[in-house]
Amino acid sequence: MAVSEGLAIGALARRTGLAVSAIRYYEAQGLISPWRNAGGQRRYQRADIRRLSFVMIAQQFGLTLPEIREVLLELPGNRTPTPQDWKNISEGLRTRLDQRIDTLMRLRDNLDGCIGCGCLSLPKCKLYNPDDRAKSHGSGPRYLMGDAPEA
Amino acid sequence: MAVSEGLAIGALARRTGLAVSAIRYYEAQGLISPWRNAGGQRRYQRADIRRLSFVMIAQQFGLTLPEIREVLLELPGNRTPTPQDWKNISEGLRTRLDQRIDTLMRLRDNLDGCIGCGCLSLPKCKLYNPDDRAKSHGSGPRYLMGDAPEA
DNA sequence: GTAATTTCTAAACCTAACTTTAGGTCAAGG
DNA sequence: CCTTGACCTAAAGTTAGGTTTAGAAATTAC
Repeated sequence: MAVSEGLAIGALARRTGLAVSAIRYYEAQGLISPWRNAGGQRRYQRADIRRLSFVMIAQQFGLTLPEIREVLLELPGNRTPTPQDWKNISEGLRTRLDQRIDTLMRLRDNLDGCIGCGCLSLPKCKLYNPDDRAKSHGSGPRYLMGDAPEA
Repeated sequence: MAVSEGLAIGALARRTGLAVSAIRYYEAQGLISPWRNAGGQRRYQRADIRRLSFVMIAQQFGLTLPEIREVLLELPGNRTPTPQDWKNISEGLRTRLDQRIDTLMRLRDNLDGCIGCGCLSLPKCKLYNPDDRAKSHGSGPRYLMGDAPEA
């Protein structure tokens, strides 16, 4: 029961507030990589608490799991991330968040214009932008402009 | 080919940029109610172009289809909506949009605080807020957060 | 040395918002 | 009249982000 044996998945779940199933799912998505003990059970470092916290925060900002995976690649792979490492990738998040806010504010301005003209339906209305909408491909839910509801 | 016969679904699809299958889906969700011609095919009014445009705009703002259905109930059922009717419900949208922007800006401020302290993982960090996260996707009961001692 | 937890994997299920498919019917042009 | 294209319904498939289930193995607690 030495310290070096790491956290079991249930302990990590309690420390982060995530469900055990969610943590395993994140592993399948490449967001976290525990090692296995002799019995084949997952073992985590304490630094993984911070990693999962980052995942949860980034989700609140509307990032998808693949996007979060990309961001996490900026962390050093050869050592435990320092507070400065986390600070660096957090600044990347802040940039994305700023962009999202800008987008919404532009949308709001366009809506104001449309309230003024009462159109709401014509191709000339900036809110009705088929080019933006045409981008989505394939099936499945699409949140246009990368916006999940309830962000 | 009299004007009174209305638009076929394909014509409405071309006018709105939506897929035919999406329009039928919206009907199943109660967002639009065409009538049927003698052969059982759907026929739409020109006012329905505007209605679907509104749906698309509201989706960009992050409303779910049930939410949009609720909003559309504010339109008069007994007559074709006027530009003023549309203007009224658009103002409701603008309110929701303002709220979303506020939420994101608060989130950004919290992130700024966290960048300053470099924490990112502690229960005391405002970004790590299980209450906000409680409303996620998926089925079944959500894992409720227990105590996260120290960190 | 048991009993009770925890964990394991794989696969099925869930919601939202659609699309695709399959097998027919309707409508318009020549 | 016949063909082609648009339309119909119902059901299954898709994506994202997980949860649930089931049976088995590992750990922990007593």
